[in-house]
Amino acid sequence: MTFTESELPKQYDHLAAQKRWYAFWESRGYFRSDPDPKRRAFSIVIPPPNVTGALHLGHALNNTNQDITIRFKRMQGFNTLWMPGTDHAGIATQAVVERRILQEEKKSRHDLGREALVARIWAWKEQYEARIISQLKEMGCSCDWRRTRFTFDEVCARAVRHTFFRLFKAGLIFRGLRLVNWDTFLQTAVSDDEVFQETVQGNFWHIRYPVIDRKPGEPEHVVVATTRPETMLGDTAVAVHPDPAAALDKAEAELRAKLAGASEKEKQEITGDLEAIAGRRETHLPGLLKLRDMARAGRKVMLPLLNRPIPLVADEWAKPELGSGCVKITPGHDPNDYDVGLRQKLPMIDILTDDGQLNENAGPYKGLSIADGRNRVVADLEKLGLIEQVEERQIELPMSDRSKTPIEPRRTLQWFVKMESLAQSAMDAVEDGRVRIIPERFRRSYLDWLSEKRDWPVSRQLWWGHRIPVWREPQNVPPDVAVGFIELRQKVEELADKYPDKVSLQPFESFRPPMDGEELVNFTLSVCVNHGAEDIERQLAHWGYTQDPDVLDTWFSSALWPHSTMGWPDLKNNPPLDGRPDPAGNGQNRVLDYYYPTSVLMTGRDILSLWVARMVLTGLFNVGDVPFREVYLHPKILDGYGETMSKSKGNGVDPLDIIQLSGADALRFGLAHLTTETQDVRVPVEFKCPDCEALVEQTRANRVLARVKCSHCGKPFSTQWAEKPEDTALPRGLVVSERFELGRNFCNKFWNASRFALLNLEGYAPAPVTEAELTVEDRWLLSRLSSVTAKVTSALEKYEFGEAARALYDFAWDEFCSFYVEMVKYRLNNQELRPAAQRVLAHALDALLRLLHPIIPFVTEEVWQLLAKAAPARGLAKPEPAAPSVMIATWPQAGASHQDAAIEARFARFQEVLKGLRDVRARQNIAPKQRIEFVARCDDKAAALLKPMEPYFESMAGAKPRAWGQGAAVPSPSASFTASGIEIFVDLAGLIDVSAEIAKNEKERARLLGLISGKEKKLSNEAFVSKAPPDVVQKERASLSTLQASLRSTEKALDDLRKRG
RNA sequence: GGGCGAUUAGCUCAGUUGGUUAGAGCACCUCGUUUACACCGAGGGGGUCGGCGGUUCGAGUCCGUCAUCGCCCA
Repeated sequence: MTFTESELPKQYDHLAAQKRWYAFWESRGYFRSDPDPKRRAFSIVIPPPNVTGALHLGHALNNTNQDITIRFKRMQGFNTLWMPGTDHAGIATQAVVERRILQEEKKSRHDLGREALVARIWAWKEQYEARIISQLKEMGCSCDWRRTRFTFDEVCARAVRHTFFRLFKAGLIFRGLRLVNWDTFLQTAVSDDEVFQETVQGNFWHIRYPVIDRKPGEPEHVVVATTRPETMLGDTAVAVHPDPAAALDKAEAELRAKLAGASEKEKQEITGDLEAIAGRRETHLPGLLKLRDMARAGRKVMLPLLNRPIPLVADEWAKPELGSGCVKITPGHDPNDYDVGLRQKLPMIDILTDDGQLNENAGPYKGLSIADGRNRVVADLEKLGLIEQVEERQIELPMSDRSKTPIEPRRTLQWFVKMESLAQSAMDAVEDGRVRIIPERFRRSYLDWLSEKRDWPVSRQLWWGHRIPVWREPQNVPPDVAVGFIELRQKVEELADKYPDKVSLQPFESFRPPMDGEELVNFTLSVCVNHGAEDIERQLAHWGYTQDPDVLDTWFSSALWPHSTMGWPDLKNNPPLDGRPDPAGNGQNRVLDYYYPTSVLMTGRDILSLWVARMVLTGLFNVGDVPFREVYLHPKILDGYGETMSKSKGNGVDPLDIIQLSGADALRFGLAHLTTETQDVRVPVEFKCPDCEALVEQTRANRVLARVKCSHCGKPFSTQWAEKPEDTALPRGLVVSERFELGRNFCNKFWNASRFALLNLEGYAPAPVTEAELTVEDRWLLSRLSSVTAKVTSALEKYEFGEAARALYDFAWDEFCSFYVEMVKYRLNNQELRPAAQRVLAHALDALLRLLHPIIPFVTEEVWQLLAKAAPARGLAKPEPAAPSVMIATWPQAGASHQDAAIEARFARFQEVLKGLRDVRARQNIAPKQRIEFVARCDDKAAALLKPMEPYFESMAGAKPRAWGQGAAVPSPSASFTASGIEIFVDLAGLIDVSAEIAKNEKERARLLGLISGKEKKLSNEAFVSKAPPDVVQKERASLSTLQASLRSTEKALDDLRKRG
């Protein structure tokens, strides 16, 4: 069949094509993958996006790279599985929903209750999961949607329960009191990575603590300083350095060492510090020595306001070079003081309630907020004359990323996973190469982080998450249970003996972490129950056992993702498909067997430790093998200010905006093009005003707004944050970025080249193309195609997406479109040559479609389907029917037989001469329709090579060759140039702009002289000639002589022109 | 404080193991709607490759150092 121009639009209609072909792929089941031992597997699990919110460009990059890889491997013949799903993102999602409910309904989670809140979060999850999946589909992601998992669904929940049980039974779970980052708004511990530091203006209060039973010569007070005076209510000591003189010596020595290598500017500052230390030896040292002795003697000071005697202790945390040299110790509310407290065996007092009020330990201040407590404490101290000084200074305040409220360090009971052996196993896997990290430099951060082997705090005081499956024994046996406390404990122990796979017991002491080797006397029995034992849970409840209210850190379930999604721990059945049992398992979990370990994990480097390392160690612990063979870490997308895109900052760009305006292919091509090895990528964006189409800059201020006023026409438009009816009623201002124009233009260019081919395949008949039928341009194109195929294949194997995109862009645009298509027009217009030209053109387009498909799947499918109508069977040596979809076509082979360096060199000469001719036309301002004639002076060999290209000089440069060879008569006047030793003279009789030619030749002469003198200097350098490799020297000599020849031609041309002028 | 990375044209970025005259897209200037494409074509201008020092016959590329920025970990 053939096409007419009106059937094929000049602009590629991306929205129609996307809809059509995604549905087509899905209906054909091309995304699905099932175990097949006869084929090689290639599998990827998606880094599950948080259901907190919609995807932004960072996710688009991550998923585009995965889809490119999956599509590439699928075409290479692998049985490819891309496992999709989302993450419940415990604290992040709960925080968002809670904040929303507070804003809209003025209710707290406690007003709603646990069940109601969780139900609300589920509703949120349903909404955003659907949105996320639809975003992925719009981008063209070829996931096996039947297998979509959620970290909080039944399949994953079972894996979580089972893992916790196994860890518990192995003694790798413990519970202990630790200092944590307490979020008083969300009332939970948050992890270090959920805390950011904010610099704020604050005060530094210097407070006097009276010395008890002061003896002659002793100070009346000890002065301590703090930015948080209310924490004094929890003070349990004041520390002084055990050897203040030595500490000063050390500080001084460090400063002197620094001074030696310091710049002038720094020197002044350091000298000042040194003088200060010298002064302190006079002013502070005697007093500190005295206090040190008092500390050793067990003396105490009186904590004001509460009138509690607290000890002076000697501890190195006190810095004699700073402040008074003494420091108050609040082990319950400061990380450093906590360490001092452990060292000095100090009591640890918690003065806060869960929601950030002062508790009964604060005595008369009980019930006050932290801020009110601070004011009252300061006022009361002032009344007592105990404030020595108040300094204003900038302080670093830890803030919760989730609630944006200040973090209070606080000692609470938390669950932990012991990391020693688990971390080691994950280190080994990378060190011995079972897991390869790409780029390799990230190995080190992975290994460094794991080598600390810090225990993993896994509990969170939240409601949205996997509940910790541990039941704690009651203080008293419930009245309706007819046994005593001891008997009850025995019954539980019997239960554990009877069901070792369901029940595991650990004695935990509730108030502090057990010391090594310590025998627990007063312990509370904790019972861990595996999944699928609801009857046992009921029994425990009947006995008065209560389940721990905490939930697990969201990373605990994410850590299991590569095996939980495949149905582990069920080794007897395949995981369900579309929520229904998959009968194909046949008594065995073939999915896990076949696809695990997965082939590669693609993610961002920021979660290398939080997520990647933990997946490795849980995979080894649960399944006995690593979760993936390779980890590819891609760059991050930054906004125009260099900030990472994030949901919380509001600078995330919805990929659907880009898709709407430019298409999914443009988005994908743009992102692939940006994906280079080393750099993060800036994507400055603008709003496009829906009324006047003006571009409105996106700023830090307006990027979080629900409505923005156009800076051009003044009319308001809505943004992705619009939710209120009055905002959503406004037209939506899409976010656009120049960065994606490259991809949009490329897709359109490619569409039009395809359009040209389709319009010119009328009468196409498949048949083998003989060697003799191949023209210079055919052989050149096939040679280039072969090289590009090799390059793209190798780039994609190495996850070099930018490299692959660039190679294809250059080939498709500069070689296929700009040269091949232009040249093939000549033969398409010649009845005799047309059939072979059509066959080569169809073949080349076919190969290009395949190579481009992983990156731009929609436009390639659109063209593939059209091409199937015009040329259903294609191929050079042996035409064959095309695959029903490019998605399942085979990946092109880089046929070495087509690679032909000689033909490429010959073609390069043609291109050079053509460019020179076009240059003359432009310089002489020759009208497009006016032909020019030229003479080429060159040896016979060059003449023989270029003569067959005559029609192309005519069609592509409007230039007609008059003669080729050494003896060709040179026209005068002429515009001349030299191209690879060939001298070209364009006859300019009657139309010459002599001054333009003189200027051009003078410029050329100066350029050549510069180059020549450089080369001469290089070649006259004895060291270069003797030490550089001979081939380099030879190349330089050849280059010099070419340049000299060009100079001679240029000078001669100048002479002639001057004579005429 | 420790680690990693970046600094190349006005902007956003390439530049494989050191080797001819450092590239691309966008923006800019000139010309042009010739039946694939103005989301286009032809031509052009624009860079002492962050500074300094070193290794080398030769450095954008390797080493040291300083400056600025970013990320990770304390």
